[in-house]
Amino acid sequence: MDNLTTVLDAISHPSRRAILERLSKGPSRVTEIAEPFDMSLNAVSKHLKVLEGAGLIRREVQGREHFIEFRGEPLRLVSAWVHHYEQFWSGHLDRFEQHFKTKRKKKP
Amino acid sequence: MDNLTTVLDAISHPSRRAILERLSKGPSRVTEIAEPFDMSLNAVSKHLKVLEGAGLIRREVQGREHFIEFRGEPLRLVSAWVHHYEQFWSGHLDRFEQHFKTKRKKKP
DNA sequence: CAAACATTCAACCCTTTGGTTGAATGTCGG
DNA sequence: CCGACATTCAACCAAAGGGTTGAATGTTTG
Repeated sequence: MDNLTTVLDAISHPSRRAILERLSKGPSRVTEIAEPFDMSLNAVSKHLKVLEGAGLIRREVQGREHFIEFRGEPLRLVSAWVHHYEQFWSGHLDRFEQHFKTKRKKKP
Repeated sequence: MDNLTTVLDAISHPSRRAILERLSKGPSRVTEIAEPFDMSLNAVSKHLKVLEGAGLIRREVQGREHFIEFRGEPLRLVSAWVHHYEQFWSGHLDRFEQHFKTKRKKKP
């Protein structure tokens, strides 16, 4: 699985996005992260592993506690991918009108 | 499933991103879209349905042919979501340094 | 009309995912 | 040392995902 796919996959789950949102406000321990969620600590632990696999969090183990911190860098990939299509929604243009506007090939 | 989730889900699959890339160069019929892929036409048809569900393509039926065209607008949601975290990778900052830089609360 | 074509529908299959519970591991505090 | 705590590991399960094949539907064309 390429990096972009891994990252998109990670952020496509609402709970994981919620976790990231939480972590963007500062690092936190696993139990703290899990607290507001209506699911088991284990489930959260799994989500964290997915996020970690995508490089979106970093883990610092300190004794029995794991401190989790947000890392935004992988989102660059998503940003770049989306940016590539930006022309298709910027302004009032959409669809392939843009195509014909920018890459006009032949006059019909 | 909220819109953002639906869109992220749709673009998280490489084949679907490849389809979008193809369509960004101009509209196309289903069979044409499927041609370069190493999978059945049916599989592609399913992918198209997912993309359609996310609003990323629009379908115009003309007799027995379906003309598919790209629609970028839903990517706005992704762009907005990512943009919200942009501070975390822009410049040399990352992690929660940013947090402390922008939201400093108390001096320790 | 009949045959070829474009596409979807339906059923099936295997793998992945997101969740659970229960046990294991390791660490801290009295 | 022992019990509470923080976290993961392992096994399990139901549902969803991505693919297949075969049939159905509707359209074009000779």
